[in-house]
Amino acid sequence: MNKLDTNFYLQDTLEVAKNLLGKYLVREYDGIKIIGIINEVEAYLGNSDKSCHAYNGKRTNRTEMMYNKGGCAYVYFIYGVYYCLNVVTEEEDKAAAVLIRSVAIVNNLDIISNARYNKNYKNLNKNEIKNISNGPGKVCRCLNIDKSLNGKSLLENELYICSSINGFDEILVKDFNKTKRIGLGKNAEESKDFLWRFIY
DNA sequence: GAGACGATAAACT
DNA sequence: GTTTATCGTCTCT
Repeated sequence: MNKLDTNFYLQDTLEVAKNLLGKYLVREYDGIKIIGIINEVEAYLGNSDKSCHAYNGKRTNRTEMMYNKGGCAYVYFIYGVYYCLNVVTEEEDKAAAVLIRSVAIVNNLDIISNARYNKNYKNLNKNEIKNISNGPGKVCRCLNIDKSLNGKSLLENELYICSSINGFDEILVKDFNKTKRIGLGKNAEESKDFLWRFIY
């Protein structure tokens, strides 16, 4: 296993976002280890980005986590229904994070499909396979992520990210797409048009 | 395949 | 009282 270290998370947030593509997101709980390849992320920067929860140095109980030193998780609850997982980046007191929008689960598919659809993976229809973990709320449902992981260090062993892990080689990401971010409210204004969504 | 819309509660003002 | 970094289901083509 080749776990990403603190230096990785202290890089410029846009660099971290791009470099997270093709990495393995690993979640361990109850003796189960679930691995997913990160294939879609979005960057959020506190100082220049109106759609960031911590825009312009805004500090609240929720946003405080984004001011942490890079390398921990920021999990928030949204729309009364879903959790979203972010990776905190950059030095302490600089609010910035990368939202994990989508992963491709590569092991324990029956555990995931039972949790999501209450049936084994081989019984899923095409639509269910496509939709199993292709959104931020779904990633958290698949990986059993909730607010108890908010602030958790990604250098420990409940939730972490690797460039390679037993049986899964490092992935060289040669090319990726760049688009506008998804789902931003109207107060995001011009930051809506930033091309800070990266898809592998 | 694409657009509309309601669910639902924490965080914020 | 208002807002929300979403999702699944519904409708229509």
